[in-house]
Amino acid sequence: MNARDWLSPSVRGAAVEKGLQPGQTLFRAGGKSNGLYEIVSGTVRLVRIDRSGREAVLQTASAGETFAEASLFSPTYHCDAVSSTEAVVRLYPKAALLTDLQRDPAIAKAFAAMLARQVMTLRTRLERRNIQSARDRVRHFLTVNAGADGRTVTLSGTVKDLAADLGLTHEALYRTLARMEADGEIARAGKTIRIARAT
Amino acid sequence: MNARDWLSPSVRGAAVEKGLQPGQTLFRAGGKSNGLYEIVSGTVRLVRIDRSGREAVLQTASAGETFAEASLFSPTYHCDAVSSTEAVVRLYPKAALLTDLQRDPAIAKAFAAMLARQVMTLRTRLERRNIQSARDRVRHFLTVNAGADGRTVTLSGTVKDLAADLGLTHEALYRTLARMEADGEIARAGKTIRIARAT
DNA sequence: CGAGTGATTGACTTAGATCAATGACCGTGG
DNA sequence: CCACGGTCATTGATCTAAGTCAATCACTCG
Repeated sequence: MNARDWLSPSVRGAAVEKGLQPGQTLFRAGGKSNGLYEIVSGTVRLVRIDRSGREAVLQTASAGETFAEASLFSPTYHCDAVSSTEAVVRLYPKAALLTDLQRDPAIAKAFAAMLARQVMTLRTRLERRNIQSARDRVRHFLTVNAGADGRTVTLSGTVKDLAADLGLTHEALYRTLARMEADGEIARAGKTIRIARAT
Repeated sequence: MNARDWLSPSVRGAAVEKGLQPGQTLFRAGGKSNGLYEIVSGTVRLVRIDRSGREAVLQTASAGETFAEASLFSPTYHCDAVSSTEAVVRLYPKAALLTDLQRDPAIAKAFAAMLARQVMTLRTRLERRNIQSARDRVRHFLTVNAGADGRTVTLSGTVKDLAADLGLTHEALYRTLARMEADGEIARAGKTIRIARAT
């Protein structure tokens, strides 16, 4: 998932960083696409504006994430990118990236593998959103993300972050976790959750 | 999105079709991965089973969709595939596919482009699920999927299908559409929706 | 013609969103 | 070293939009 893992050194070398003010536009739909972006810090949203001026958010990207992958294969952007916060982004120039993909099948393969993995996780997350009950969503999250022992999950972020990921308010998640713990279904210790009893 | 569009003729020629009974297992986690599957008809679900036997659905794939893309880059499967209905799947053998990707950068590029596009649409769909209100979800869907004129959307499937896509019950969607039409926000004619007035 | 499915609307219930408040922690500047 | 502002964690009370159950009508297909 991390851009550093699959990019070739030459492309990494060609990267350009850019600072953004809140509300600043990084690129606009129709503009010539420059390459792939990675967020160093802050948040950027990709939006499509309808003729009435209302914006529909296509994605919200945060530190560590990449966006505009598809623009690599298209001459122009298909949406606007606007910084939501003060932010720093890193641009991996399109030409260098494409050259690499053409030249080295191993890099192309790594790139495709990264995308395939993303597709997989995204589909799983989407599937999870189809689950109505908060408790079942948590269960889904736990069984999908359980470690090797199949029983423990260690949260990478805060509980609030998890709530956002699950598509719940943090209050709803706190309550759900509390109830699951009270019922003996899980046990919590800091950032790790142990699945105690399977329902 | 359609497998036929980017696969090389040689791989397409090497494809093997297989029929499945409802409940039949196509592959299991840990098994050697054979390649990429495309669904010809029916529905297949990818599931992960926890040690208590409960299954968590990672994906549900229907006719026309592909699955197990990521397994191309992994020696084994990471989940089980079980047919939900009577189904027919087409297997594009891994070896042939990988050979092609290695040999022809254009194919590798097309493959990566397809995946990048999928990542994009998936992220957009996920973003839509973050919207609470049914009406706003519909609005998001409409503005994102509006045709060239930015005002009309033609549904590819039934309204029920759209409801599933939006993560709503069909009843909720019918009501929302009815109210939006009553308010003059949209106009409907069969499978096409015209955005009449922007809110 | 009857079975099956989509489209649509009504009535009722509920889980989760909202609004609100509190305590624990943490870094920071004086 | 400590007070202060900020964020996370947590719980209570309330409200409402969407889910659930149910019924009807239109259509299509064999």
